Amino acid sequence: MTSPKRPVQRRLRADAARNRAAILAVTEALLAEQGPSLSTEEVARRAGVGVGTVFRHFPTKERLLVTVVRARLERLTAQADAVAAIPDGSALFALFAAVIEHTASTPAVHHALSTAGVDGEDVLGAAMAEFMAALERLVRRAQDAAVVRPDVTVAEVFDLLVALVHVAERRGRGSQGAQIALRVVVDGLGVRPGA
Amino acid sequence: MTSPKRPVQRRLRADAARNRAAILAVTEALLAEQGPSLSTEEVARRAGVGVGTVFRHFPTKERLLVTVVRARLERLTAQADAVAAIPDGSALFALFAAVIEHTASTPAVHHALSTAGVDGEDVLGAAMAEFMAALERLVRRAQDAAVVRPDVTVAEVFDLLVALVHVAERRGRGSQGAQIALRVVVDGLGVRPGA
DNA sequence: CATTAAACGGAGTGTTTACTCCGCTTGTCA
DNA sequence: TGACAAGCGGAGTAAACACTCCGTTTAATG
Repeated sequence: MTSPKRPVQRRLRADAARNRAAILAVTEALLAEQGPSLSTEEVARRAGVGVGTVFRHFPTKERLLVTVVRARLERLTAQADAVAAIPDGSALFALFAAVIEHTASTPAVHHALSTAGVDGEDVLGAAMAEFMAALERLVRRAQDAAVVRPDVTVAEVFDLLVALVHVAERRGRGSQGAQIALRVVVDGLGVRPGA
Repeated sequence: MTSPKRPVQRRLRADAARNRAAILAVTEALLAEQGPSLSTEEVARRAGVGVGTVFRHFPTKERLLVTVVRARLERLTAQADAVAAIPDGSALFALFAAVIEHTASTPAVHHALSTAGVDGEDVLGAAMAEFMAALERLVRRAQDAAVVRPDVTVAEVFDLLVALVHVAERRGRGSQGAQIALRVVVDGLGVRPGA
C-alpha cells in the first residue's frame, strides 16, 4: 500500500537509491573479475561512496553478494520464460545461446559462492528453485518433441550450461571457442540417430 | 652429479622429505575442498607440522599452490601419453574418462588460480604447454581417424575437459550426472552423420 | 527558506592471514 | 656415541580485511 517497489519499506531518498544501484553494479562487475573474494573497500571506491554507505545498504558482505546473484538469477528465469515462446523444442537451445551471450557468470558465481562456503541457501534457494523449474519445463518440452535425448535430466543440463558459461567467460563471450563449445554441447544434447 | 632427484640441491633429511610430502598431500586435498583461499595454518595443522616448516619448504603460499598444481599437470600429461597407446581415435575419449574418474581438479584449479590472480605463468607455463601438446596429439589423431569433428581445436577440447571436471567435482566422481555429462560431450565431439 | 530525519564519509576496531625469527630438537655420519 | 648442521615449532609482526561509530552533509517537505 506504500509504493510499487520495496513493499513494507519506506521509499529511498534519491541519492540513496542512486548509490544502492551503483554499489550493485560495481559488485556485479567485481564479482566477475575477482570472484567472491572481492573487497568491500574496492566496491566502495569504485562506486564513489564510503564504506559506511555500502554497509548501511547491505549489512554484510555476504548479503551484498547474495543480492547481486539473486538479481541475476531472476533475470535468467525471466529469460527462460521469454524463450519458452519459441515453438518447437529448440527453445532450450535458444536459452543456451542467450545465456552465454548475455548474462555473465550467474550460475558460475552461484557455484563459486557455495564452494566458498557463502551458502545463503535460504535467500538464494527460492530464486534458484524458480530458475530450475523454468529450465525443467524447457527440457521436458524438448524431450517430448524428441529434440533432446531422453537420458539427460535438468541437473545435467544445468551443469552443462554452467560449464559453457565458464568457457564463455574465459574465452570471451563472442569468441569462436565459446561458439564451438556451445555447438558441441548442443549437438551432444540432441537425440542420436543410431540410438 | 650429486643425486638422481633434486639436482643441484643437497639431499633432504629423512624427516624433511616426509614433511614435504605430507604438506603437498594436505595442500592438494585442501585445494579441492576450499579452493585457493585455503589457509597455510590449516595446511600446517593437518600435516602435523608447524607453520615455519611449511614456509621453509615453500617460501610463499603461491609457490606451494603452484607446486601442487604443476605436479598434477605432470601426472595428467603422463596419463595422456599412456592413453595414446590405445589404437584408433578413441584414445581421446579414454583420456576424458580417466581424467574425470581419477585426477581431481587440476585444470579447474589452474583456472581458479589464474582467475584469482595467482598466475605463476612462469612456473606453470612449461607443464601446461606439455599437457596441451599431449592433448593436441590425441585430438589430431582422433580427427585424422574421423572420430572427432574437424572444427574443434585443442583449446575447446581442453575447455570442455575442464568443464567436465567441474561437473564431476560437484556431483561426485562416479555419479550418474557426471557420466551423462561425459556422454553428452563425447557425443557432441563425435563427427555428425549429416554434416 | 527553515527544519529535520535520512543518508553520508571515513577514521577506528577487532580479527584473520601470510610470513619471519630464533631457541630447541633430531637425523646423519665419523 | 658425540658433534653438528639441518630441520623443527610456534610466538610474534605487519598488512588486509569486514564491519562500527559518529560528526557532517543533503534531500525532502511545509
